Amino acid sequence: MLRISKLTDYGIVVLDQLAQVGAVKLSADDVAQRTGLAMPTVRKVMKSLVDAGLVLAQRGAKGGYRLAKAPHQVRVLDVVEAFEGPVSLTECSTETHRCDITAHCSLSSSWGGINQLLMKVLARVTLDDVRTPALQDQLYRDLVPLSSRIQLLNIDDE
Amino acid sequence: MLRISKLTDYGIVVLDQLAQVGAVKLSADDVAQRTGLAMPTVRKVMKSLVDAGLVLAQRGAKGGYRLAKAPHQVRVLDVVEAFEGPVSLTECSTETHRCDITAHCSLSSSWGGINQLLMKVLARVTLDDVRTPALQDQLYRDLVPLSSRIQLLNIDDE
DNA sequence: ATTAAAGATTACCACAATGGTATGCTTTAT
DNA sequence: ATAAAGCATACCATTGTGGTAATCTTTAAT
Ligand code: SF4
Ligand code: SF4
Repeated sequence: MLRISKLTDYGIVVLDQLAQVGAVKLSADDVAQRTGLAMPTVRKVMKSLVDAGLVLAQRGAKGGYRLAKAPHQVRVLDVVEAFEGPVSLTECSTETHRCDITAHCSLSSSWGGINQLLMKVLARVTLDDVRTPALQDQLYRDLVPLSSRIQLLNIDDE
Repeated sequence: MLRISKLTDYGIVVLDQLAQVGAVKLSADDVAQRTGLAMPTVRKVMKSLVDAGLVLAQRGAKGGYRLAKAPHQVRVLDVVEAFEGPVSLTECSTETHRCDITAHCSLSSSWGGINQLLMKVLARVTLDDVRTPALQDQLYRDLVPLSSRIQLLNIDDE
């Protein structure tokens, strides 16, 4: 399938909701209502988002959550990494470049490149892009300036 | 993690080996030797590759496997789909656009676009690109002509 | 025709990751 | 003081993955 985890998906959904209300804070309960997710699940999602620095939490009565950055600054890559850790397509494309058959395999270095490529693409897509379908069509043709804009994003590779 | 399955990875490794020997046929046993994989695992891998039309099998004595296409014609996307089925980042980005909370979520259409984007990237990368690290560096800068070349690839979206 | 080398098919099982749930603790506005 | 909220931990069922085994079918060589 090559699928992102459900929690990652939920993470984006929640961020979308937070983006909708702008500066207004949403309680975990609000989020649950708006998304149709169960409370315990919402808690789990919020924790990951807070840990990753994508949303800010205010505790106590009248507390709640709000976005930590503007929607166009939230990269899909960040969300994925928040829930699933560093992107690594293969076992060897992580820090420790090893797997069971590394000895017989000469491709480990190659995957590194493809891994980077994928990360650059995911870094290019922001919460804004996900939220407004209008930007979707753009994205295809927008692949042309991708290479130049990507330099500016300065991916932190691990 | 966002990881391809081990079997997919093994699939690429096997294809790499087949590419190395060119027109010569390799038996399942040969493949096992060269890759360090166990025979039963090799069988499973070969079956998927044959079913997907990526390698040709000749049965009986003196039989074996060989590539069905030239290395530069084998797209990584094909291999991934051979082992994991259609790429669908989220539950809703498949044919039946539904998930548990689809009712409360307005992002299903958006993911479709990102899904396409990812598929286009994976379709751009061929077995040749994976095999020769020299082409790796190219790939980054090569993102510029990507948009034009991608039109030619004519992705079959399901 | 026989034989043996090879691939094809089917079924099974152990393990790990996912994701969903429950319980109790801590902070803070009122 | 109190209640509203977020925080932390632990648990468990389900699923997908990946590894293994045993058996059947095809075909070149003799
Ligand atoms: S070393 Fe080869 S087989 Fe092992 S994870 Fe990397 S690419 Fe896959
Ligand atoms: S409908 Fe929304 S929540 Fe459901 S899979 Fe699609 S994006 Fe995710």
